[in-house]
Amino acid sequence: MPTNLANKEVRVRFAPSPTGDLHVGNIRTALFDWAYARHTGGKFIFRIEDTDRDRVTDEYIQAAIDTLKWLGLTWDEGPEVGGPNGPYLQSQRLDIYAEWAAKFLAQGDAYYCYCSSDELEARREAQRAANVAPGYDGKCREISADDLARYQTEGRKPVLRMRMPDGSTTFTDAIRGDVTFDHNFVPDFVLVRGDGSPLYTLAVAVDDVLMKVTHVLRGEDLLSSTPRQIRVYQAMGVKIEDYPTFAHLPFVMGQDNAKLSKRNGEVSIAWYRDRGFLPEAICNYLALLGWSPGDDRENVTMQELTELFTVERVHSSPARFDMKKLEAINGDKIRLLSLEDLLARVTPFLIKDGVITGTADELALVAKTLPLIQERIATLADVTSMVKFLFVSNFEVESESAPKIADEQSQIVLKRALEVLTATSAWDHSSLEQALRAALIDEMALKPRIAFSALRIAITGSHISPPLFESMELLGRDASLARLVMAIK
RNA sequence: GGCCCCGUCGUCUAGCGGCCUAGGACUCUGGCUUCUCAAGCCAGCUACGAGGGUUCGAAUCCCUUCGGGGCUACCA
Repeated sequence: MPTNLANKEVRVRFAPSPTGDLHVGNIRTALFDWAYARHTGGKFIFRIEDTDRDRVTDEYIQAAIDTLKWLGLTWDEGPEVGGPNGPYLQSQRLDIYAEWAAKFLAQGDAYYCYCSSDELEARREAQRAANVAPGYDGKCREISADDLARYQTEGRKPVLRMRMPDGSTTFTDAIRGDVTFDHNFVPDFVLVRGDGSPLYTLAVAVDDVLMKVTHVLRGEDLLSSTPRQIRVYQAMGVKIEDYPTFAHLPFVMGQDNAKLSKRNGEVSIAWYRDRGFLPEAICNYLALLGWSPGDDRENVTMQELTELFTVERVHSSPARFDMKKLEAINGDKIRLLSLEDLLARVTPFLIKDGVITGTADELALVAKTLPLIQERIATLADVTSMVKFLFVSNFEVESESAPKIADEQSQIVLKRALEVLTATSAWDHSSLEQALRAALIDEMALKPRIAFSALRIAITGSHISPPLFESMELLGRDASLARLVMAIK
């Protein structure tokens, strides 16, 4: 890392191109950008790369903003908060790019290229056939007056191309070390489309310079575009010591070792939110993909993450996304939540699932069950199946469990339990347990596992539930007895 | 095809020449606990892609090879 950066404020940017919902790969990058900025006390800049307006939509842009907010990755400059280097949507900076493009053209760094897409494609095809690296052949670097006149009468709209000089580009990637690209394999690239709109290659470099970005942490798919970006810095007259430091993050791969896509598992962050994953769990898990604190700890808070995160500890090989581990971490985070916090987070899920409407009475009852289920759920959405039996008006035993209490043995247990409970006035869980153990275990010599299984199904409707006696207490005497009656044939 | 990146248990990782008969976590298997499911605790399975070097000594350095991935657009 260049020493001159030592005293400079670190400025990191996250610059997605929202052509869809942000996915876990994007977010992992955003997280590292954010963590590095916070670790160094620098600035986190959020920029929207929407130069490709055919693919980027306002809805996706808004979704990206909402996702970052939801995750708690707050930015210092960018959409909604503004900043001294705005605007932060590239579509609002078109005049800036046009200015630089004109400058590059005047300086001779860039030139107009009139080759049509078809011609380009045909020539690339020929190159491939001849086993030559396909790429622009430099045809329009020099155009004769005749050709130019012809193109113009044909009404061709030229693109602006950057001239790549002979030689090579070497830069030091903070994660991968020195990387060199021979310019023979970096053809002259397009800066401005035929319609006058800028391309990523132009906008990204101009903005990073103008926004005084010091560190570019991004996905490794952009590694081979770095020499082009550096070429633009040169044309802009940026001094080498002022180039940002590049750090290309390894990929996050799907479960089946293919690149992450909708095909192999859910990738959009919105999907995880709807499934009841905690933002801090997602961040914690994602932080572990390509980075580790160095010691054996894995459960880190956002605060700890910012304290511990360094680029030096990011490594270079791709990581596979593992839903099981995410779930495990999510469960850990849920168990760490205070009851108040857990209640607040769980309520929307219960309302959405139609378990409750949100009245004070309902919430009070949910609050009482939370301690029982906090360690039994891996996601917030799991609460529904755990507490549903307390709220349903037309109770019914789930179909797969119904046969399990229809047998003679179970019916005997249920009848006996009903007798005992009808005679029981105290309706707290320890009294209930005492009475039922005495009758079913001691007197009838049943195994607890057998005896209580039938009761559990009759009371909660499922063979999986919160602890039985606590469940009965919460359900209340009348409803509990009614369910036993209902279960007895 | 060319250029570039990457290669430790099934997965995420620790490891930056001796502390490694390779540690942790998730998963899985078995056990304990137990009213179910979880949680918790204990135990177990399983890895340095391969081949050459360098060195007293290599997972760690070098070379080759194999494998995976990215790029090769008027996408980003």
